Amino acid sequence: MSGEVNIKRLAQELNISIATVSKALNDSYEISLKTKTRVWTLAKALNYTPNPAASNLRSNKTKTIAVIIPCVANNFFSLAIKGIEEIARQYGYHVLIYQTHEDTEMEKSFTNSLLNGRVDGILTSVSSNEYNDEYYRELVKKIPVVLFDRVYESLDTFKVTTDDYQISFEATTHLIECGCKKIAYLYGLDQLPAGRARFMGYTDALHANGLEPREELIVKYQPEEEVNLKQIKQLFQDQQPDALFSSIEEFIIPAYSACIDLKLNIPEDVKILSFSNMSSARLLHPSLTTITQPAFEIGNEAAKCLFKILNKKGIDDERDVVLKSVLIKRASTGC
Amino acid sequence: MSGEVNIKRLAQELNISIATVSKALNDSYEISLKTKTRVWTLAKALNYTPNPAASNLRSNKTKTIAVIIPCVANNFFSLAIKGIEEIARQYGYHVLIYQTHEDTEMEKSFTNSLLNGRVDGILTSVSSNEYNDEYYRELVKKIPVVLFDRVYESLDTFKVTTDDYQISFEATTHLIECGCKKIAYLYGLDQLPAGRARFMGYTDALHANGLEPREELIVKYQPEEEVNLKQIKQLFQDQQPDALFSSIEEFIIPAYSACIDLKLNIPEDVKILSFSNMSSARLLHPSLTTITQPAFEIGNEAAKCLFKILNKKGIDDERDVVLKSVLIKRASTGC
DNA sequence: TATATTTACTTAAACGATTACGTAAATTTT
DNA sequence: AAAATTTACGTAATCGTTTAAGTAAATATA
Repeated sequence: MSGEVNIKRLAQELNISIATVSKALNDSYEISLKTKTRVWTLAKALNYTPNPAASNLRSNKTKTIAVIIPCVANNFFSLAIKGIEEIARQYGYHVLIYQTHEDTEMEKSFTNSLLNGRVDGILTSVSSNEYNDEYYRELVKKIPVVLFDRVYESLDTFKVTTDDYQISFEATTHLIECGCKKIAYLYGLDQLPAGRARFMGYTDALHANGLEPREELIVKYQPEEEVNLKQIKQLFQDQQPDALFSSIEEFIIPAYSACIDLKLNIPEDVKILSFSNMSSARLLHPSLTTITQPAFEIGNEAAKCLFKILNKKGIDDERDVVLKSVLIKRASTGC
Repeated sequence: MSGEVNIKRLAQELNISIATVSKALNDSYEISLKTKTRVWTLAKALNYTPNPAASNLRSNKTKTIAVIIPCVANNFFSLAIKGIEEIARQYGYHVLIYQTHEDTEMEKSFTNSLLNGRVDGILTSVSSNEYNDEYYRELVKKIPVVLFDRVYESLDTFKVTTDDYQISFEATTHLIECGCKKIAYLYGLDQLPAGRARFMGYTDALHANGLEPREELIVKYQPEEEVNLKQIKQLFQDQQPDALFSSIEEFIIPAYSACIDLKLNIPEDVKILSFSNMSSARLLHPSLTTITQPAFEIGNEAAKCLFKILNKKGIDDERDVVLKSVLIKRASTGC
């Protein structure tokens, strides 16, 4: 085989023009079936695939989307990516991955670098360490964007979320029904609507049951791992809560570790419940009651929404997609 | 701002030629510092970024690599991706993700679709359900490829693996030292060198200690989840092994579940040990002894190797990079 | 002072596809 | 049978870069 195979080569071998080859490959009505067949056959024989750079340049379509997330090494996000990738594959799209490590500057830098036509659209779950919706308000004007799970409200685009408030309310109620009166809250994503909704579900459920939320029972997530363990231990020593409601998976290991270190029995001394997509939750000791978000389906839905925009189909559909999480009751809440 | 900002626009506004702008942006020696500064300043002011399709087309460089793996929703692979992404970011590269779902046909289809200049190189961990090294032998001739963890041997390219044989030998020896005489093997990746090496480490350690490997003590992994649980239960009923050596993480949940269902105590009745990158291993009941591969570092190293090829630096370095796994002894092996 | 070299640009041809526009032949319409 | 239309192609411009080749002016060399 001499040289790369491109439409010029196909045209030469078939003794027809480049334009005809291009149109034949794109199944244009201008080309006769006979010619199309000749082109298709040779293209297959020579294993021709169009040069993406050339088509992108000319057509302004990349068949590529970007996924911008805090971190892939996370049960929720890796499942979401799986869901996204599945849909992208169905539409013949390629998927670029960017990790922000919860840094909004990174976020901006990535999205800015994608505005020059590298991708047709962006799927993102925003970073938690700074409120940043101004930036997104401008971004959605420049490129199709779908936000999932960690979203900013009142943005003019599709958003896929879960029923954070309701499920938190339900979970808190479950703890109360199990007899808990002093439920500590392990607070994550406090800069984001998702985190706030979870917290509101918790406080409203307390109120609805005649309990008062208390500042001293709240532990905020710190990025340094050891700190969370220390905080939780301190919480136990100072307040002796009878339950921990963890709003993010990252608190599970420090929470269990604290109980082990302080020789607290779960669920007798303290009940534990957490948002989580950890597959081993039921094998923990004791098995962990979880709020499990449909991470894969969230990815699926978010990708579908993006393709609605890209294919200009269903743009008038409801743009706030809300999926249901499930409360899976296990031994750690013991009732 | 009228219209998109490209080098033509910059050239017009500065009253210089397109070529000068291009060269200035690329910091060419042909351009005076004065002109460069003018160009850089305006480029920054107008938020110019080069059109990737155009540069790709002309320069045949995409600044993009592909990662082809069985599945992202997996502790090992998501950590590896994290490691890869980190290095790619340092080099200013973009990362495309493709999931094969262990299907070699998918693998071929993805790699074939990447041979037309969409990416500069490929990082991959091959699928387990079919032996397929012929294909890779041809592939590595066409595009820079680095294989990690699940590799084929004797391929003419960089490979990043772990000390599967040695660590399996060590782990098996640990079980024997804990008094086990009837160690069952939960066999994964049996089509691949990594899986075979793990198995060999196991059998050789048995032999070294005067024990015979037995066919009846081997359970092969099945993609359908329930089947593995059934198989392991059957194994317990038929053979009463005193230990399970699991060569892949996917066996952990069925193994623990089987013990729960059959009311077997770990580690008294049976000791369990598994390859795993599960962060909650130490919170299982009882905490799980693991062989933990340095997944993040594998991703790191693999990416570095790819950039050695792409930047033509260090191509003469050792092309078989072998990293060390660690055996973390916990309660499930109880000694 | 004449010649050679260096500096700092410009012109124009690529890269490989898509597509507006032109056109000869075949077919249909009047 | 002449005119109009349709079919099936070809020509050439274009997308936004990069880069080989050309060039005038400035500087260095002989």
